Parts: sequence; structure tokens; C-alpha cells
Amino acid sequence: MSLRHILLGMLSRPHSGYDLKKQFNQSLRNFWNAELSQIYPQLQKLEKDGLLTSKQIASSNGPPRRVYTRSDKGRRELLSWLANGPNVGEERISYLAQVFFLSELTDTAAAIRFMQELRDHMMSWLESLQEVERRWQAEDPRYPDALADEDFYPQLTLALGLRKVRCNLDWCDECIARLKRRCAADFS
Amino acid sequence: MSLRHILLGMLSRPHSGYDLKKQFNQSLRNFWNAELSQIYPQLQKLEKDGLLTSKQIASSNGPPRRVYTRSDKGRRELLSWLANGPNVGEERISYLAQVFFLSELTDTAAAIRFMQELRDHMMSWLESLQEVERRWQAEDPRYPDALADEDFYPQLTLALGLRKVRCNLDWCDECIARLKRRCAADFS
DNA sequence: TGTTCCATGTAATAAGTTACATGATTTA
DNA sequence: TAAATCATGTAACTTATTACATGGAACA
Repeated sequence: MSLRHILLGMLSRPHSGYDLKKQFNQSLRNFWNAELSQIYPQLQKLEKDGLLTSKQIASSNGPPRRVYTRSDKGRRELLSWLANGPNVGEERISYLAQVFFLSELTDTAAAIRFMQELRDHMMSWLESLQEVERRWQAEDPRYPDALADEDFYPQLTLALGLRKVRCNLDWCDECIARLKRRCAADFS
Repeated sequence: MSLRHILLGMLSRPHSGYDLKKQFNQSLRNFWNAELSQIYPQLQKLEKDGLLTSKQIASSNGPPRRVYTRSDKGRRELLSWLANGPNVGEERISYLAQVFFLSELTDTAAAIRFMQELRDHMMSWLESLQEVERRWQAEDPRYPDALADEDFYPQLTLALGLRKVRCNLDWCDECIARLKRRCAADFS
């Protein structure tokens, strides 16, 4: 039941469903994603449960926007989620499932290609995170340790993103090297 | 649509639904989990689609078991999943979402407690992975690089598990240190 | 004049969780 | 004799994805 709480977290200040989707695409995408078709009904449900309130507001450029605000009850719900302690052990990483079954491929060369493709993904992911960090650093002299709380904690998640992607990259390199050695052993 | 393919991957040799659940609990849990109430219907569906066949077999100890075997069509389906390349960018890590919103807590001390709890989880996770590795190493002299393919690729996922958990631990330590510095700054 | 962005939604389907139901065998 | 393990499933519900539907404004 995490999306519910994530939306509550994002609504520390008022936003529309469309805004929230943009935030997913920008800053939360490293650990969560949600489609508009899931966000809109969930916001409606949260309002029905009294955790949010909404009002329609005219927009300067496009159609009118429905803007949601977290209620006190909503804030308490968010706090109880955090107070329950960290939710660990629910990760789903489908590329790891793929690696697990790579022996099904006909030859080691195909497995190497798979790992190389994975490495490429990780590399471009790393670059995009580095770009985010570079920009943030350039725009805010308080980066990273003097940031206000609302930015400091998100920065911690960026820091883990960077560490993790580097870790994945190193692992890909290790795998490719080990696979190449196995490949060489096949012909001897 | 990953569970479908994961089950196909696991059925390179015949297993019952109950067997498969045990495998999830033992070796796949680091990147995927599924409940029996999801596994049984999914196996039935895969059989209906012609990707598996099954037969009921009497058991020595308990009730009779329905054992599933992958068909040729099932194997081709698995291969096309692998051939599509790595599935990246679909990760959901709810503890990171929690960290993202930790500014909602009333004080930094509570955030430090949260991170310490997370660190404890990571530590016990690391210990369990190390135990798995220790046992494997003791039982099989081919560990890790001379393992047969069916074990070698799973070992690669264990290797990433170890790296990743260590990475998370280091990050937790960094976060706690940075938070303590902020906390000290609050009182100055 | 076609594409992208803004903005909100519904419908149908798939995937996943929790609770329920059954009943034999093995272990403490 | 109580609990755990073996073994398979259904029912109700929640969560998430994909496809569909609408329509104005900005841009190229």
C-alpha cells in the first residue's frame, strides 16, 4: 500500500495529479513509478477517505486543474507509515531474474552480450544521475549538507542511486570478465 | 509479466507449485517473491496456454503432488523474454520512498533512528547472504567459477546481492554521519 | 497542419495480497 | 496432543498496466 503513502508524502504542498506524475518522472523514478491512470483514481480515493481535500483551479495555459492538499488526517497517516520503520525485502528486480536463467541461452557469447547491454543501461543511468547532481550543485550553494530538510532527504536517495548504479556497473564488469574466462576455458 | 517467465525459467526441470515456492524462499527471494495463491493459478494458466504440461504424482510423505514440466513452446517463450534484453528501470524500493519523505518527522533524531533501523536490516541481510556463500563454497569445490551453468548464473546474482547490500550499508553509515553533523549544527 | 504539451479521466485487464478451506503426515 | 510441514487450491480484494476518450493551447 505504498503509492497511497507516497502521494501523501508528495502533497506536503498542493499539487494536481498531472504535477505529481511529472515529479515521478523527475525525482522519484529511481525507486518508484506510477501511471496517471493509477494516480487519478488513487487521489479520488484518498479524498473520499478524508486524507486529502481538493479544489478546481483555473490554469493560465491549459484546462482547469484539480489541486489536492493533504489534510491533518493525511499527515498522520503518512507519519504512521514512517513510524512503522523501513519496508525492506520487497524488491523486485526483473533483470536479476533474467541473469538467474541465462544458462538457458545457447552459448556464453549470448550471455556476455546480455551483460554488456545491461552495463550500457547502467552507464547511461549513471550519467543521468551525475547530470542531476551537477545541476543541483551548480544551482544551490547549500548542496548537499546545508540543504533544507525537504531537499536534504531527497538528496540522500540520490546519493544511494549513485552508489548503487556504480555498484551495478562494477558487478557487470566482473561478470563479463568471469564469463570471458569461462568462454576461453570452453575452447581449451 | 515477469512471474510467468520466472516460473518458466524455474521449470527447466519438473517441479510442483509447492517446490517452486520453496525456491522463491531460498534462492530467488533477493530479487523476487510470489505467494502460493499466485503461483498455483499462474501454473494453471501457463498449462492452458500450452507452455507447461502437468501430471499428478503420488508422494511418499504427504498428499499427491501436481508436477509441471516446461514444453518446447514454454522454452521458446522464455528465450524470447531473455532475447528482449535486460528489463531495467522498473524497480520499486519502498524504503527509499520513506527516506525521501523523512523531513516530515518532527526531529532529526527520529530520522537517525530510522536510518539505524535500516542499517540493522541491511546488516542481517548481509550476514544471511554471507552464510549462503560460505555453505555453497564448503559444499562445492567448483565454487564459484567452475560451477556448471545452471549454478554459475545464480551465483552471479548472489555476487550482486553481496555487493549491493554492502553498498547499502556504507550508504546508511554515510547518512547517519551526515545526519549527526546536521543535528549538531542545530544546537550551535 | 501535424505534433507535443496541458489536463483529467474511465474501462478492461492483469498482477499480486490476504484470508479462507481442507486434510494427511511428521516431529516435538 | 499440539505444532509444523506437506500439498493444493478458491474467494475477495487491492494494486497496477494498457488502451481508450476528450479537447484546448502552443509550436514548428
